[in-house]
Amino acid sequence: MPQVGSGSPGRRIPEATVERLPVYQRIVVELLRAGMATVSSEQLAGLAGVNAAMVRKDLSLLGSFGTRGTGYDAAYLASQIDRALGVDREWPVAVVGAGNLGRALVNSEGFSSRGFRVVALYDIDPGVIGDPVGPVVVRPLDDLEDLADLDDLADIGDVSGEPVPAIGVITTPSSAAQEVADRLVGVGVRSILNFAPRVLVVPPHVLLRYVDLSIELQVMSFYLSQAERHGPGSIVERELPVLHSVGLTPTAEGVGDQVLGAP
Amino acid sequence: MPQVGSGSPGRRIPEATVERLPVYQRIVVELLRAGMATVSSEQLAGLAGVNAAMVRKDLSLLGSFGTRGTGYDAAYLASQIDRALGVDREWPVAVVGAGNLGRALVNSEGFSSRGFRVVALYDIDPGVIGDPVGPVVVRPLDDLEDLADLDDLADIGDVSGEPVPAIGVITTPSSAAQEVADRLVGVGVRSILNFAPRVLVVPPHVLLRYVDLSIELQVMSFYLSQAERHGPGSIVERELPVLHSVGLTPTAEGVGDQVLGAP
DNA sequence: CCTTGTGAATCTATTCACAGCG
DNA sequence: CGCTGTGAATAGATTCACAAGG
Repeated sequence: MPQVGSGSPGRRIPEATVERLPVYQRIVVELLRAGMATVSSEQLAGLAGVNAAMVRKDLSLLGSFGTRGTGYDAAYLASQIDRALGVDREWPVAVVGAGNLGRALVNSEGFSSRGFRVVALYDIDPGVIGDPVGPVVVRPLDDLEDLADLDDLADIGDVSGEPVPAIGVITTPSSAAQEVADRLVGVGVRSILNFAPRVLVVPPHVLLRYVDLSIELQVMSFYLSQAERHGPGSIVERELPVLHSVGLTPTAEGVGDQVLGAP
Repeated sequence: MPQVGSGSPGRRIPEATVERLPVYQRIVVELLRAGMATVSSEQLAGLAGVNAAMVRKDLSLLGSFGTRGTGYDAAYLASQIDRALGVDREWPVAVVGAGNLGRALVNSEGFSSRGFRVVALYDIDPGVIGDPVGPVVVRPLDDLEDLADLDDLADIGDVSGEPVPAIGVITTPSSAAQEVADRLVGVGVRSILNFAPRVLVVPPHVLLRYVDLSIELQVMSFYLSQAERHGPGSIVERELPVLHSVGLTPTAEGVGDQVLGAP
């Protein structure tokens, strides 16, 4: 049973907290931009849509750096959250699939501002190879195996002696997703974020997470239907959920077998 | 305290279950395509990365339509999940922002195949107005107020007497997000899905959900750092989380005040 | 014999409430 | 005083384990 807290205090950080940290971070940055030097748990809670006690509990897991009677120093808080999340450094990211979604991600402020540096973008379509997209140029998928030799990779302060980007992002059509995943694993990528609507199989040492952009919409659909069933006007008000998922992650065991296999 | 179950049985469906339903749905559809007529909770659980008992509990909330000794009829299961989610009909959706993300969503199979029909796509950039994107053409943002008069809207079997799309999706730069939200609310849109990295304020009767594509990556960063801290090789294996969030939803109260306001 | 459906047990997350510190 | 940090209390979600059905 591994799993220990993140930074100074040896506390274990629960998954639920990990998922709220980016939310707090974003709010703190907005508040900083608005000129505030300190934030109270009350403020953060209001903006994040959660209970103030939860904010305090979450933040206390990163260490005790609030000031009683005042709140948290916004700038310091932001840096501590980043440290806990491990985004106080640059993570090189390779994106496969230069369609609209891939391009959107490569260009997204969220990626670049949070320490995710896209070092390569691949596509199989000769028509887009060579296109400049944000900081990179679309490479032919066949070059994927050269991921380790990337120039750009050297620019990053050699992150942690990584020979290849730690993170691969798949934004291909679902038909190509498994092959791409296999090849990413083959070159040594340690974690994969899959946007293709397809269940993938990877070795157990590879961290695999899924994002399905339509799940949020489906959850919305549920609550809209709900509201209708209770008659117009009875919109579910603040009975509504606050944090929500968009993904699924299968365990390693026999996933492919089940999809493809006879008994 | 409203909130009742979704379909036949009067049971209340917990948020956690609602978020897993789209996951099951997707898997069932994949299995159907692979030619399977029935699914067991065990199979479903393996592919979704959750416990089989949880699958059964989740599905039992939609009614008891499994067959003991056999499993669930895949096609029927899919239809029941859709009904529970309220996607057994078409939801008209308006997307604002025809950048890469907006285009990706409009074209996404996930949207169209799950009953979300994009009836309008708006942008402010004259350079892209008129571009065909999937089933629609980019309209000038100034036409947003005409949302109610849309031809396409009439095509849909008048969903539920809705005068305007029930769902608005914001994929603009964050600087424009609040104004767009205000205008969507102004024309009567009842729920908004915001991809812009900005906290928004809407009246309490409007359902607002957020998606931040970088949150998943940040959660990954956390677990990668974790793994490193425990030394290479000690990758956190199946201690890893399975379902995860990408959003935040603030409560209505004084959100704007807090961001902008003096005490 | 296999798999569902579900009460009871467990585990996890959230909220309360207050002592303690700046 | 006001606000953090946190034990204790509560609520909620997950897993166990098994009775019952096809």
